[in-house]
Amino acid sequence: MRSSALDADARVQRILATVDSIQKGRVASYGDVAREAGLPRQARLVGRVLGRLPSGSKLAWHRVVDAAGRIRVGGASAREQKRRLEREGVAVSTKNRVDRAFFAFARQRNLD
DNA sequence: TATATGACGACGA
DNA sequence: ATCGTCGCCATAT
Repeated sequence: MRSSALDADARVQRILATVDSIQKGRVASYGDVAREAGLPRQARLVGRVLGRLPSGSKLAWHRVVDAAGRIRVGGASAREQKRRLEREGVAVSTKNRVDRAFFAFARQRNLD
């Protein structure tokens, strides 16, 4: 038995389910996905999981960008992600950036 | 047990 | 707005 509340596989499942919950035409940051999955502070784990997805995966991995709305993947995958996003109506700047208006789990700012 | 790594995030210059 | 640094944390070696 694992001593942790959630074993590695359970965390992966939660992350996949959360990414799958992002509506078409919206995006979410790695940190947002982690938080929604009940795994706060584990944005990097989300990135690791998405980076190891099997080739034929049906998951909408392209809907995940960094906290600034920027595409964090390199090479051909970056163009692929941009293409997929634009295809569903998400505007991506020439600098591979998505506006906050497209964020699914929009963060409310504390007006203190 | 210790050190390195990374599809991240927050900040300051 | 951009870039460098440092903080975070599960994994890998």
